[in-house]
Amino acid sequence: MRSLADRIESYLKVLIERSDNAEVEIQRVELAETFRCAPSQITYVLGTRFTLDEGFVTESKRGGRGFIKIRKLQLEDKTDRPGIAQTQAENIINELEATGFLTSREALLLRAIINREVLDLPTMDRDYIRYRIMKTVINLMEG
Amino acid sequence: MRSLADRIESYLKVLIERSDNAEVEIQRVELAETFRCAPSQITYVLGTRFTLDEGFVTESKRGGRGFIKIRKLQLEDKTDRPGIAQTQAENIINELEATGFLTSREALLLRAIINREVLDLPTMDRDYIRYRIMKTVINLMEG
DNA sequence: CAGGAAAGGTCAAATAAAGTCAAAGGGGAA
DNA sequence: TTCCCCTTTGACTTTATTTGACCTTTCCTG
Repeated sequence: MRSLADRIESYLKVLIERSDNAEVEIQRVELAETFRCAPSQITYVLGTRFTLDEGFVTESKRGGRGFIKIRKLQLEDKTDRPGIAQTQAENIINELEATGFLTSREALLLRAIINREVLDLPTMDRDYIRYRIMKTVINLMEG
Repeated sequence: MRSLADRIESYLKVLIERSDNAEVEIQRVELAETFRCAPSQITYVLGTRFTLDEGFVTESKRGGRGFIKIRKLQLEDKTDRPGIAQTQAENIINELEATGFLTSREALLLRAIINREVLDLPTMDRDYIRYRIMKTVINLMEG
């Protein structure tokens, strides 16, 4: 059985889905009454399910005519993304291995991961994800 | 003589077989009561019989209204590709690290790579690629 | 302007699950 | 029989949910 928090979450997501501006505005007490729960339950749902990490931004105001507004962030447009081909990535890995930043086992692991068979996506997306992975690896080496 | 673990295993597999989406959701305590055993026995069965290696992915939530969901991966079906959420992948990596298959540095590297920020794709694709990566890693460990 | 009413916010306690881990138990192969 | 590996258990840990008492902010009215 789904929890109350789960049900409130879906309810709100449906409202956002149906809206034409990807946002919804509610009254905390009202929603709490609808679901027969404590108002702080709504706050809890917001804090656990509608975080920035999940792609949501919330805004609220206390006092008379107070409200809670939840907005779903639209994914940024990815028309002009960076990318790395498999061979390029392999070169980078070889370099990192040669300079001792990666052990041979780590290099082996990475070469396997950035393979085009593994990153089974359309070429554009594949190169983009490969770029993201390599960027992450390099960042780790530096940090 | 079939062991308790064996019987729990078949029971779950029958449930999965009968379901139309190749998955089953249970409550650990409930199932333990059905079989009159310790709840951790269920965890044991999951850990030994429903591994990624066997083609299963499990997902769970603690706390109120917690659950355990077991899904059988269908590798051939394109419309319903297998996927692994970040938390699940992290669990696998932790496991591989704990059992000495991965060094802590390798685990660190992998955890960074399978992060949702890095695999910047729609959730479906992201989970799919994460699955492909984890599959590759596990194959490497076995080979 | 003061004060009350009408919001939402915070936090910790109570409760409900699942996870971990080490130790004990048991059964089959050598 | 003995040993090893797989099972089984239970005490302890971690995480998630739900509620309620109390706090803060904002608006409105006299």
